[in-house]
Amino acid sequence: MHAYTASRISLSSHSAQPSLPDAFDPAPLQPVSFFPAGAEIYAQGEKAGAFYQVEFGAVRIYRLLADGRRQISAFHLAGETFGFEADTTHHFFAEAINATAVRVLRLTAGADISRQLLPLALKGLTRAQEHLLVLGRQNAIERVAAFLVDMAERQGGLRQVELPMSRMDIGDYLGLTIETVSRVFTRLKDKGVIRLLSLRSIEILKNDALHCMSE
Amino acid sequence: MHAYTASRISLSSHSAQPSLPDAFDPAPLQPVSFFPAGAEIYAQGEKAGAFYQVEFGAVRIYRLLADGRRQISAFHLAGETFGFEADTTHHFFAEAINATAVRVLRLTAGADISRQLLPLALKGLTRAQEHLLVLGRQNAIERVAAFLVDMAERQGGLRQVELPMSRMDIGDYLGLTIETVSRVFTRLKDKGVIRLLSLRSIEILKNDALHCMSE
DNA sequence: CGAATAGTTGACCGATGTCAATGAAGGTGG
DNA sequence: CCACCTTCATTGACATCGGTCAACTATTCG
Repeated sequence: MHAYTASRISLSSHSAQPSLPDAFDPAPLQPVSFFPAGAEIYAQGEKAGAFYQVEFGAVRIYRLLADGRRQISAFHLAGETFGFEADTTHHFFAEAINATAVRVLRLTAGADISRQLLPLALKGLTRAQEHLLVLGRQNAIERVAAFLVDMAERQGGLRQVELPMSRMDIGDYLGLTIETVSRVFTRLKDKGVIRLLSLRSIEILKNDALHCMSE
Repeated sequence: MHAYTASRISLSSHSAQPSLPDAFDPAPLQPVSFFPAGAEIYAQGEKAGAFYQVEFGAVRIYRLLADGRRQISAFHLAGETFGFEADTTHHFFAEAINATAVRVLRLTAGADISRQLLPLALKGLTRAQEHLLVLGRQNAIERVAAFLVDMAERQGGLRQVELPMSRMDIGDYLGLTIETVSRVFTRLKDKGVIRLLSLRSIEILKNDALHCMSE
């Protein structure tokens, strides 16, 4: 149980959009906003009216309990899209993990918006439901292994995987504490499954073993 | 860790759809299939090509780990819709909990399908993400309380709540064992928060307390 | 009425959380 | 460029919540 002070740095590089034409343009001519590490992209309760595509950097989507407990429901890396909501209100917080640029895609009442958004929403739904299995039924090692496998896949399946987020972020994503995350990393390291190149960069030495552990 | 044998009863009341017109009709003129308790509606890996609306009864959506651990990602009650997927394959199992009827709505390439499906997908996404918070960061009492609050709301906010599913289903939905679910029910009963009318029917005596416990 | 299934309760154990100390890394200013 | 300080990560000792195993009870269905 740890508390957070939502650092609303919220760099006003929002400046980039001075009331745009209200049409959705598939070409990348939409405004790009920059956010420094820790900056809030949107907050729970805010009016939603756009969705976002990560240009570079990484984003965490999360929710807080009254006492400060945090659950990160998703990380979004370069190229991924987030921010669409069931109604006109954001139900989650979105923060830049590192220096991040997001392309802001304004929603219009346009008919074909849904055709573009639906596959993204369904993808997100499947991901969230798969994450439920991890949180509901897997132990600490399985969770971390599943996380690493996922991160590796999303980075092209290379041996070396970059982890843009802190141990605390990983813990809050996996429903674990930082200490447990750290201990599992150490165990995986001792077993020769991974190697820590730096705090935020690992190398997968035994891919099969890792997949096996993630069930 | 408990194992399951997927009872593929799969009543062939599928019979109700003898190759229909390939257009989506919002009026309830679609075929209805009946499933007895425990029958499979679809399985993980099956070809997906329809979505389903519960006419009566209740449905569980779940996934299994290799060793039989099960995570129920959602329950669907009368009036609710389920079964849409990100691609053409089902990623989850769907089973009737009780005797259940579902209206089968065939997907077409139609343009406005997405406009109808998008809000449902987004609703499901929000629900799944909220459930992630429960599984990742709440303890047993909070989970059960949140579950009861949710069930109550979905049944019109009445004092009396019907639980169509077994304790094991509840456990597999909340990431708990049946024993823990049972113990929490007993604690809530002893505190005077709820009253057990029967095994599958509870009365909420202290609504505020229950909401408070669910955080 | 009896058997099978589902739920409850208790005793005990273990995985993970908590608290605390130590160690490593990165940023800032001298 | 280095030293310091702050933040982040690791490690250990211990506590605790929830899981496991087992016995008992209640309910349902034939």
